[in-house]
Amino acid sequence: MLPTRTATRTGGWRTTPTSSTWKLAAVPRRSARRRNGGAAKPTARYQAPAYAWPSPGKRSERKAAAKAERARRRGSCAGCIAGRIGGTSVKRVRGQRRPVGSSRDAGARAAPPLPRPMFDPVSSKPDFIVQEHRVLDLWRERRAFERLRAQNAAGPRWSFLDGPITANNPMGVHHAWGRTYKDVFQRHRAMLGHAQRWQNGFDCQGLWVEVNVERDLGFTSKRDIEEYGLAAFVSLCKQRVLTFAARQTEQSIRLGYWMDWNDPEELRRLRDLLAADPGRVLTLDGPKGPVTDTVEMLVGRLGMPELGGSYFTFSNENNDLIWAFLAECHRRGWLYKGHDTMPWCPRCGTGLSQMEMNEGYAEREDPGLTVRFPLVDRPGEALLVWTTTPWTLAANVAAAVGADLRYAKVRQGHDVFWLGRGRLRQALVGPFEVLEERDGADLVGWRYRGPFDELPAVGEAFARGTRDEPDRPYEHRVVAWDEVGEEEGTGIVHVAPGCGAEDYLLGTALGLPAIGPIDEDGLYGPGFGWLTGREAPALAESIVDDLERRGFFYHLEPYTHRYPHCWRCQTPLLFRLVDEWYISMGPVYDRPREQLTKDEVDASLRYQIMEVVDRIRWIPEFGYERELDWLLNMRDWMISKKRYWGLALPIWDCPSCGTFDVVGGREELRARAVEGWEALEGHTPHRPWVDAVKIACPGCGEPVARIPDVGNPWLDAGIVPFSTMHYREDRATWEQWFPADFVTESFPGQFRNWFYSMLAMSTVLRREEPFRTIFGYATLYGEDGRPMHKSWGNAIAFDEAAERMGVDVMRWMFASARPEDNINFGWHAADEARRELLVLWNVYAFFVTYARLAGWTPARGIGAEIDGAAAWPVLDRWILSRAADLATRVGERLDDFDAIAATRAIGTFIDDLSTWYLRLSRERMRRNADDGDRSAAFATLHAVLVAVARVLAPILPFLTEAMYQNLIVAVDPSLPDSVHLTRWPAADLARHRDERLEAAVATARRAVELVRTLRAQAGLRVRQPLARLWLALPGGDLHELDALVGLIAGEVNVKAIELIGDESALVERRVKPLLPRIGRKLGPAIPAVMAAARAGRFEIRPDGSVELAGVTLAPDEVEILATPRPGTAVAHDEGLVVVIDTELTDALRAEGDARELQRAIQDLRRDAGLELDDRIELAVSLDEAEAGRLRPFLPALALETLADAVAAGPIPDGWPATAVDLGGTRATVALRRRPEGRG
RNA sequence: GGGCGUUUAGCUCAGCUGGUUAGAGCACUGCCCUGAUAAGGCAGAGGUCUCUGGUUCGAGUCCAGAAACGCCCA
Repeated sequence: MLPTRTATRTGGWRTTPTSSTWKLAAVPRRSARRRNGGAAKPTARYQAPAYAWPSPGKRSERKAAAKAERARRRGSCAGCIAGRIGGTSVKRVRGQRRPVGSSRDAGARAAPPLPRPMFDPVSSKPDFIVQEHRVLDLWRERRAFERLRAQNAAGPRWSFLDGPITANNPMGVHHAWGRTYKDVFQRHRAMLGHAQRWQNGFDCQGLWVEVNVERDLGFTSKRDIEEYGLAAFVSLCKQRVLTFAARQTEQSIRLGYWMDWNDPEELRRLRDLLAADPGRVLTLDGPKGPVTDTVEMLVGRLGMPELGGSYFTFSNENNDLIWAFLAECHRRGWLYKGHDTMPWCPRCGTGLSQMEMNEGYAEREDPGLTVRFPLVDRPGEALLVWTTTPWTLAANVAAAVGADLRYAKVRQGHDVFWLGRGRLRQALVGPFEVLEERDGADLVGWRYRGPFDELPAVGEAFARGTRDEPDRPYEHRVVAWDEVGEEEGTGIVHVAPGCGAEDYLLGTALGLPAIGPIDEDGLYGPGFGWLTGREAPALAESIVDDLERRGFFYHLEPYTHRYPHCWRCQTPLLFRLVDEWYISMGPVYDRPREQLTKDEVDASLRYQIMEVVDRIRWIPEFGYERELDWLLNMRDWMISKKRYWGLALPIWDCPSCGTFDVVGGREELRARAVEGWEALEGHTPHRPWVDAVKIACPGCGEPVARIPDVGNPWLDAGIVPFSTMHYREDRATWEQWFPADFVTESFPGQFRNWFYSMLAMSTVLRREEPFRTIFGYATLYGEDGRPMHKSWGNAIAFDEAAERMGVDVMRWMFASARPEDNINFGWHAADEARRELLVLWNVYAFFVTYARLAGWTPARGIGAEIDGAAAWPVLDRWILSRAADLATRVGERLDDFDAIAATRAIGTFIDDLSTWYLRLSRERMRRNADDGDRSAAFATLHAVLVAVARVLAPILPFLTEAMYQNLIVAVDPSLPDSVHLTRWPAADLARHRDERLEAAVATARRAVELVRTLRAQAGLRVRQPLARLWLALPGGDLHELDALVGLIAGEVNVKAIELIGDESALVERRVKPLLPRIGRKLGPAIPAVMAAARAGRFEIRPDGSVELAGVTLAPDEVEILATPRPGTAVAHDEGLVVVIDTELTDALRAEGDARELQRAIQDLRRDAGLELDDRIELAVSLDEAEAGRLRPFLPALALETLADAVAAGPIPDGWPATAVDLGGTRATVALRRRPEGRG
C-alpha cells in the first residue's frame, strides 16, 4: 500500500503558524499544559494566541494590553506571548495554580499541588482554521484513520461506493458538498462499528483530460496530436490525471474526508517517473507486501488490492472488465454499428459533444439563400426553400412542410411557387399573385427535382431506396414535420439528414436515405463532382453561382443568427454523418410495464434495467420516477468517441467482409492476436499500443485491426461496482461488498450518466441492482443564486473557502442544506453557519473556564461521572435527557441519510443547552456555590458536551475533535484518544431519557417567556425583584412542580410564586375542543361548536364532559384551559397564565438598586481588565438616604464582586469610576485591584 | 413540446397523516440581560402561503388547471 499521509497545507491566503508550541493533549501530557512560551511566535500578522488550544483570536488593543499586563504580573503562558508583543521576552514559569473560587487567603490556607490533569484553557474567540490544521496534524500523528479502520475490520460490512471525481482540475466547493455527505455517512457508520472499504475514486479517461492536455501543448487540432505522437500524448493524459488526483487528495484530506488516501507525494512521484521512463522497474510497498512492476504498469494497477488507495478508472482491471461487459453485450446481439450526425469542427478535425457545442454559440452572418425545387408532377411549379448552409444542398433528401400550416401557390411573372402563406411578404421579392391555398398535408408526397441530382453520391444514396421501400429508388419528396414553423424562411424546410441533428432524426424516423457529403476535415468526399475535395463551408458563393446558372436560384440576402462555433478555435461547426457504435436498449412497448410478458422484458434491456431500478431506494423519491422516465425515453446508448485517450473499444471490424467481433479481455486478445501483440505487451490497454494488435476475422479469416474509437467515459465509471470490488479476481470479496449499500452524487446529469451506466452494466452482467440506496442532491450556486463564475465575482475556490471560512463551517452549511434544493453558497451564509457553531463553542469555553477555576475534572471517567444523576437537580436531569434524545434522534436521522434533520435536531439542542441550561446553571458553577451542586453541574455539562461532540463528530470532525481532546483526552488517557474512535453515544445515554420532565420544562420555559413579556410591558427590568407571580398551569399541575417553580422564580427574579387554579378570580375557564378528535364525528356542526367555545357559551358537567352548542363532548374530546379574565394585566398561552405583582416596596427597590450597583461594578472590573478571581477594593459614593437603604445589601454585593473592602465616601483619585443612575439619585462606584501580597 | 422538481415574511428556509391564531434564522427597529461579552434574550414591524377552480364543516397541506423558475428529455 502506498503509505497514506495527510497533505501538507496548501493555499496562500494566509500563512498558518506552524506552531511548534502547539501540542494537543498528547497522552502522557502533564507538562504540555504548562507551556512556558519557549517556542517560536507565529508571524506578526497573527494576534498573539491567548491560549495554546484553541487558537488565537483577534482582540482589541485595549484587551491585549490588559492581558499583557496581567500576564506580566503572573508569568502565565498567555503572558509569555503577550510579553513578546510588548517587546520583552518573558519566560517565567507560571506559579502554582490556585484552587479557584477561593481567594488568595484561602489559597494560602491550602495550596497542595493538584494531582490531576486539567483542561487546557479555551478562548471564546477561536480561530477554527488554525485549529483544523492542528487536528489534521493530530490525526496524522496518531494514525487515527488507520486505527479506526482496524478497529472496525471485523464489524458488519457497510458498503459505500464512491462515484469517481474527474481528476482534471482542483476540487471545487461543489465537490465539497457531495464529499461532506459521503464523509458524514461513512463516519456515522464507523461509529456504529461497521467495516467499510473507504475507497475514493478518480475518473481518468475521456475528452475532459484530452482537451486540457491539448491546451497546455497549444494544440488546435487532432492533426497536432497525431504529429506529436499518441504514446506521448496518452502519457501526458495519465500524468495530468495523477497531478490532479494528488491535488484533489490533498484537498479532500483538508476537508476532513476520511478515506484510504494515497500519499499525494507518491502520486506525483509516479507521475514524474512515468514522464521520465515508463518502463523503469519499481517496487512499491503494498498492504500485502512489496509490488514490483514497471512504472507504467504500476500506474495501471493503482487502487487494486495489492496497492490499495483510491481507484482510478484508467486502471487495467477497469478497462478489462469493460471489455468483458461489451463482449457480453455482443454475445446477446445488442452491440451494433450505426450512424449519427454530430457537431464537427473541420479545423480541429473532431466531433464535439452537445455540451461543448452549447458553449460556443455566437452571432454570425450567413447567406440566407432561397432556392427553387421544381415539382416533378406539376410542371412550371416549384417549391421555395430557404437555407443558411448552401453546402448542405448537395445532401438534400426531402422538403418538409407543417401538415397543419397553410401553403399558397403564387405567381410571379412566369414563375409559380409554393410556400407558406404566413411567409409570403417576407420571403418573396417583388409583387405576387396568390392563386391557390392548401394545407401542408396536401403537399406531402409531391416529388421534386433536387439541385444536385446529377451527382453520383446522390444517385447512389437514392438508388438504395428507403427503409420501407428498399427495392425502389428514392426520389425527392415533400414530407410532413411538426418542427416546421412560420418564423423564418419560406415555411418549407430543406432536409439533409446527413448534415443536421434534427434532420437526421427526421430522416431516421421516416426511413429516408442519408447523404454525408464531408469528411473529417470538412472537405467534400468522392462522388460530389466539382465539389469533391473542396472545403464545404467556404463554397457558398460558388454554389450560389452554380445554382443560379442551373435555374435553382431564387434570392440571396445575408442572415444574422446565433450559430454554434468550436469553443477552441471559433470555427463554425458543421454537422457530419459518422459511424458510431451503440448498445441497443431494446424496444419500447406501447403498453404499461405491468402488462408486459416475461419474453418481452427479456428482449428489451431497458425494461430489465427498470426492474432493477424498482429495487433501489431513491432519495429524494422523485429520482425513481426520473430514472424510469429516462430509461423509457432513451435512445440506444452510443458508446464510441472519435478520440485518443480513453477506453480502447474492443471491437475488431472487418472491412473486407463486414463482420465485427468484440474481444472480452486482455487474455482473450493475447490468445487471438495474429499480429502486433508485442506492441501491447508491457503496456496498459490504451492507444496506440492496442491499435497494433490484429486478430483473424471470424468471418473471412483476414487479419483485422481494432476500430480506432475510444469509449464513452461513463462506461469507465459504470463498471466500478465490479472492478473496484474485484468481481473477477476475487469473487468472494465481491459478493461481500456488492451491491453497494449507498451511493450519492449530484442529481442533475447523473440519471443519464453514472447512475444509468452502473444500472445498465449491472443489469447486463448480473441483472441485479448495483446499489441499494441512492441519495441525490442538487446544484451549488454562488451567493447571488447564479452559477459560480470568476468574472461575476461570485466564485469561491475550495482552498479559499477552506482557509477563510473553515471546513467545519462549510460542512455544517452542506449538511444543513436541503439536498433537493440548490445551495446558494457564499461568505454571508458561512458567517451565519459559523455563528451557530460559535454558540456551542461558547458553552464549551464557559465550561472549561469555570471548571478550571473550580479545579474540577471528571474523576471517574465519562459515563460513571453521571451515574448518580437521578438524584441531581431537575435541570441536570433535563439536559441529560435532552442529550439522550439527541443522540437517538440524530442516529436515526443519519441512519436514514437525512443529514438536514440531524442538523436541525442539533441546532435545537445547542439552543436549549445555551439559552436554558447554561443560563440557569451559570450560578451553580461559579464561586461560592455548594460543592456537591457545583460538581453535579460540572459533571452534567461535561457529559453533555462530550455527548454533543460525539453526536456531531460525523458532521464537524474538527471542532468536535478539539472539544473531545480537551474534555476527555486531556484528563483521562484511558479513553479512546480521538472522538472518531468512540462509538455512537445513544446507548450510553438512553437511561437518562425522561420525556415527562422534558414536557414539564417546556411549560416552565414558556412561563418564563410570558413573564419576560409582561415585565417588558410594565417597564420592570429583570434586575428589579418582584414580590409575587401568579401562575396557572395547563391541567393545573406540572411534573417536578416544586423544582420548576423554583427555577421560574429565579429566572424571572420574583420572591414568590403562587399557583392559581381555574377557579381563581384572575382567570376564567375556557373550553378548547380537540378538533382532530371530533372533526370526523361532528362535521357540519363544528362551526357552531367552535363559536360557542370561543364565546364562552358552554357548560361543564360534573363528569368532565362539556355541553356546548347543543352537543356533548366527552372529557377526552376537550381541553379545559385557563385564560385571563378580560381587563387583567396578564399573559397566557394554551392554558398557561401568568400574572405579575407590579407593586414595588422600598425593600424591593433597594434590592434592585443594589443589583444595579453590582452590575456597574462588574462592568468596571471587566473594563479594568481584571481576572475573574482578582480581588478588589471598592469605593461607593452615594447620599445618606441611599446609603441607609442599600446598606443591608452591601455584604452580598461585596461577596459577588470579590471586594475585600467597601469604603463609603469620596472616590479616591486615580481609581476607575462610573456613575450609576438609581431611579432619581446618582451613585458613583470605583474600584482598584487589590495589590498582591496584602490581606 | 414532454417528464420531474420548486414557489410560504425583505432574504434563506421550516410547516408530520387537512384542524380554525402559519413559524424559525438573517436583516431592520426598540428594549433587556450579561465575567459565555464581537456572545445571548424579549418584543415590534413584516404574509392575499404564486394564481384560478374543486373536494371538505374546515385547505399552506388533498385534487385539477395556469404561471414563473430550475433540472432532464425532445
